[in-house]
Amino acid sequence: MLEPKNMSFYEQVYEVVRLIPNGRVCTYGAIARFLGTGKSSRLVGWAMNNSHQVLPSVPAHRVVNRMGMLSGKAHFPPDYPMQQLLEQEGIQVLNDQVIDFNRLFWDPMKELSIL
DNA sequence: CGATTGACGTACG
DNA sequence: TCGTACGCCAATC
Repeated sequence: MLEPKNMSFYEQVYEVVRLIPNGRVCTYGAIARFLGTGKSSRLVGWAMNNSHQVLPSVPAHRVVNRMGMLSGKAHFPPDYPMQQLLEQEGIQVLNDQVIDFNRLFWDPMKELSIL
């Protein structure tokens, strides 16, 4: 599990998503490109869909599309909507759109490539 | 087992 | 600048 060789694409997605700092957001494409396959951004969405049963909990609410829109908010539990989870972290959301998305954007390539 | 879809992104007209 | 087409991989029908 700790070996990337044994990790599936979406398992690696979970790891990256867990690394997203509190109050920050990331995109499907950025995660996909960080894992090497920039065109597999849809798989990131599929990974998030399955992340409901994955432990530890994956902060999927911090993952939005390239435009900063909460494209997957409909897939979140009604009790804790995606927007509410983001607002709890101090992220302002208006019309399913993250305010100052460019400033809050956490790029795994940029942040983790340095390591 | 083959066809379609999906929480996306890029390329092209 | 806006709208449409394609790719990517897994899951579902």
